[in-house]
Amino acid sequence: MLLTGTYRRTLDDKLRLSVPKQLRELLTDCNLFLTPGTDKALFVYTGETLEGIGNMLSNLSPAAKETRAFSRLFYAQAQPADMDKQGRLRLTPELSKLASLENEVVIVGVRDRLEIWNAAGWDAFLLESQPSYDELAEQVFANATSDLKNSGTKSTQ
Amino acid sequence: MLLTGTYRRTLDDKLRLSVPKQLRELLTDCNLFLTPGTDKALFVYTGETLEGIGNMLSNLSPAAKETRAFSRLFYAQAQPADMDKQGRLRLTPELSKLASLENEVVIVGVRDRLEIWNAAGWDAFLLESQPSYDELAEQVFANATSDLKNSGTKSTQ
DNA sequence: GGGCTTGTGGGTGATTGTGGGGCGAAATGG
DNA sequence: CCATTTCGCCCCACAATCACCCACAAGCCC
Repeated sequence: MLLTGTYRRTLDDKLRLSVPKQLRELLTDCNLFLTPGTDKALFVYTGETLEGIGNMLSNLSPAAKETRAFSRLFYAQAQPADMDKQGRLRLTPELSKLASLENEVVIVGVRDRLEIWNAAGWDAFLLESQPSYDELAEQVFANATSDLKNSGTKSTQ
Repeated sequence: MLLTGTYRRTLDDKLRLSVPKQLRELLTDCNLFLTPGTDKALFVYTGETLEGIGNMLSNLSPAAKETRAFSRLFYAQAQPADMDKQGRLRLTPELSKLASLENEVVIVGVRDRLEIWNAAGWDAFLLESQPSYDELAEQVFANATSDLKNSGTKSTQ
């Protein structure tokens, strides 16, 4: 399952968000979870991926106070999110507030998760980050060569 | 079984607390235990998880005075908590007092347990902890990509 | 351009949370 | 051992929320 693409959507006043057909088909039979993410976006993970993160969290100095607080925050704010029969997710007021989601929203596929952005926020991010794309790409692909040697099958994309 | 989410509830004057449907369904056929938790919250564990904690406790320098004292406190204050036919837990006055539970209450899913918070206390925790969420998240999610590759099959929790 | 597919919005019935009353069981005191 | 009281569980009723359904609009492909 590889999630990609950018989709502009509207969030109606019932806080429903329709997932694009292309993504919807990739996510059938996955139980999904909405979580706060980074950069004021919301993330949508599959249960499977979320468990991976959970395992990683519990390996990560589990005694530390901050880790406990973070675990609590992370799980507490992760809402199970099933799609309705028309393929729409329902957001909670808390989460939509966290990400400043109003009417215009962007759904982005990022490998194993979806990200939900305030449309203006996404545009700003693009404007800000696009110029540095080339140098970022150079760094990433420079490292990639060594990685690719190790992990035989890798589909570029 | 992955417990997540935040649910605001009211605790009626009979000290009954209705477990949200979504969580209730995950907890059918688990015998539950109410225990005092950390940060002035109550925890709800399944019997299974509680046994795990018991095992951990007994592996943990069982002779140490603090361990014994803690075990005693922990087990003494843990009580079986069955849901009634409408899916409500009944709290004891002692436990509700421990967690300063009045009318407004928050139920939080944290991986393998539920936490029951005084609503105001939870809001305070959020306000206090939310700011550190972003930096922790960055660390976690930065590591996540590489770790997730390796942890393909991850067992059991 | 026409028909089909997909996104958007709103109304409504069903489900779930909330509170209270009553009955039966257990506990306590005589 | 019996009577009285207390406590817990079940049931019912109301209120609020949610999810399904339908209808329309907008692309897209043929």
